[in-house]
Amino acid sequence: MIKRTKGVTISQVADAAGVARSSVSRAFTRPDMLSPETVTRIMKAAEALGYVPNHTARALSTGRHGNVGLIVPDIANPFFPPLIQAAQLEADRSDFCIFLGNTEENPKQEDKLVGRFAGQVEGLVLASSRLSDERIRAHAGLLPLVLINRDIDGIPRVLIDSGSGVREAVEHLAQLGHRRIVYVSGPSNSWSNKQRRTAIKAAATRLGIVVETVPAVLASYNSGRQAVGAILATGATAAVAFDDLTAQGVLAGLSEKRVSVPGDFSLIGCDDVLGAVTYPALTSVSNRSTEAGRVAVSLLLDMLQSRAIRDVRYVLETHLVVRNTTTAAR
Amino acid sequence: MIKRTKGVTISQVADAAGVARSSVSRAFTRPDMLSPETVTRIMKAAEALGYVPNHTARALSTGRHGNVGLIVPDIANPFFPPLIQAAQLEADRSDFCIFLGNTEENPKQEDKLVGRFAGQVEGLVLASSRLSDERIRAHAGLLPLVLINRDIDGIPRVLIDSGSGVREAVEHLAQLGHRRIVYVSGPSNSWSNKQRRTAIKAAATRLGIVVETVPAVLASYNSGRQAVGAILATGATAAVAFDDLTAQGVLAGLSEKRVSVPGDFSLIGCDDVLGAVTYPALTSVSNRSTEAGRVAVSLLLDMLQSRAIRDVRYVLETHLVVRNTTTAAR
DNA sequence: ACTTGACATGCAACCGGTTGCATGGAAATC
DNA sequence: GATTTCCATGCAACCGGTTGCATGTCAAGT
Repeated sequence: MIKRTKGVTISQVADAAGVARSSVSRAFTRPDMLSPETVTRIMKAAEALGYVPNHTARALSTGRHGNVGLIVPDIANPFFPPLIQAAQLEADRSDFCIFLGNTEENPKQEDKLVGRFAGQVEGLVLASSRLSDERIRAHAGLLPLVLINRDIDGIPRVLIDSGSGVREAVEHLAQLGHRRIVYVSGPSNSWSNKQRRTAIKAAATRLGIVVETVPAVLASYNSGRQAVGAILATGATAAVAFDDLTAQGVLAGLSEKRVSVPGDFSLIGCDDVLGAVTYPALTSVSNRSTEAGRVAVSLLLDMLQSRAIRDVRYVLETHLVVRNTTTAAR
Repeated sequence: MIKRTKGVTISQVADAAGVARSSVSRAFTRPDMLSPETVTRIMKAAEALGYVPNHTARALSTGRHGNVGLIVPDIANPFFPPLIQAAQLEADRSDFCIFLGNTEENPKQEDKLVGRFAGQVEGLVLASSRLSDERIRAHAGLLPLVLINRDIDGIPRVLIDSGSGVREAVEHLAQLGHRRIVYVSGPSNSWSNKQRRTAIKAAATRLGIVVETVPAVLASYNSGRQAVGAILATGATAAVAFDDLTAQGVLAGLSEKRVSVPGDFSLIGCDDVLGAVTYPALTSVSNRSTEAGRVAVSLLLDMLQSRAIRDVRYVLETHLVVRNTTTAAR
């Protein structure tokens, strides 16, 4: 059976070192206020007793617990893990811990999580929030908030501009001689989907090529797979998909129909989450989710330190990553 | 500019309701101790002021902060997100929050995270820990701990037995007439890898079929892809890969060499993390990571409530999920 | 020698709750 | 009507730190 050691308190250390509690506290937080000898004496005593400052007590009196929250709609979506990882790394650099929340795409759950976190974190990062603008504003009134991929005036935000990458994608296809392309769209209520479709249309118009939209119905992979019939029916020679998973579905669907990629058809994904593991390796638009996570946390920590809210709008441009699913039109 | 409301304290509510602080506290934690009228009066006052109990203060005096920690080696590994999600869901059911830690496969980082978490969580779940047995034992002495995929006597643990599924995989191949198969191995220091290789050898011997091991060198996907030459050189007609990513690499490698799957070669993955998005859809061994996450948290919460440590060893069996990458040997 | 100042340390209040015990009044018992 | 019992509530200590202010000491300044 394992016995659990009860915590050593600051008073015990103080007694052992023959000083007041406040001196022990200062030895840990502001050693410059004490004489070097006292500090070493206290440290030695603390060491001997195995003293570790109580995080909760410290948080109570200082109001800073050294935690920030990060809320994402779906951990299982490959877009988020790199973002989470980067956020954690950045927080770590300043000795902050990350509280992670997963909302399952559910605004109710998101609201609940924000409330639950509010008391234990100094600030919050909301990634691709599903909440209404009003709710977000309300929360922002209670604690420092940074948004990722959500554009609300007055609240610091980090936006990934897939438009720039998508534009490059269309230019790339145009250069290869494709005159008729398809956009395989994603969820209609998605901010990113709108952004991407708009960018494609604009670029295509400018370059004088035709673009048709094939809507997605099911979840991304299957949606892409099922869309292949409609895609081929348009007579297009290339497609840009809403995201990599959709693209992967299209790839499978084309393979089933014996349409070779890139020989007979060129395909481009978005978000580059597959890390080139498809065959052939998918040409895609980079996602910058890593930077987004890092920047968001860094912004948040800045706010915490300066106790001020600046109206920051940090935009991350994306680019086309050319691999093996695009080639010249026949 | 957004103004931040400073917290409403229990004293303010007490004043507003004309009662003592203790009564307000009881109204929230043990309303049965108060007369119903008093409770409603207090609640009304609290509501009006927008009072929310201070989590930190409560944690300090009760010693329970309602958080549990979850530490994983790599969020980006698709094995973990479902586990995390399930853990979070289970914690939520008991009004607990999850602290997530990512160690980047680094024992030092893991040690650091455990220490950092220790003060703020009531218990910890370590998934696929990279720490030594001694370190884990040491931590278990300080706070309640549950392990996932790590088998240490005396510490509650949840183990995913991929052996059972791998056995089914070999039986499946034998039934299809394969007499010579390959195991494409994973990281040599991995518990799962050892478990899988052992299970395959045992099953193969029992069924009288030959199994050779082709070692992995690089990270899973590329490793699988590069291993194809060695795999084909053995003259085997089927392979079981350490995990799905490796299998996906093998699939790509085979495709490059114009070996058709399953026509010319049968392939089975492990962990079933790809959700049937490969083409052809990969036959794989289920992973049960969702249950593992759920059970681990549930076990931990039990420990917290009963304040006792039972020597639990919870084993989850896996099974073969047959899809389209396996067929009869030529 | 006397004041002044700097510096090291201690005292005690405070952060915002929880909880064991005391108290007072009403209801129940005799 | 006096005594016991019970229940609702208040008092005050406590959780384990932090921090403004007071105090005492010693060296420098005049």
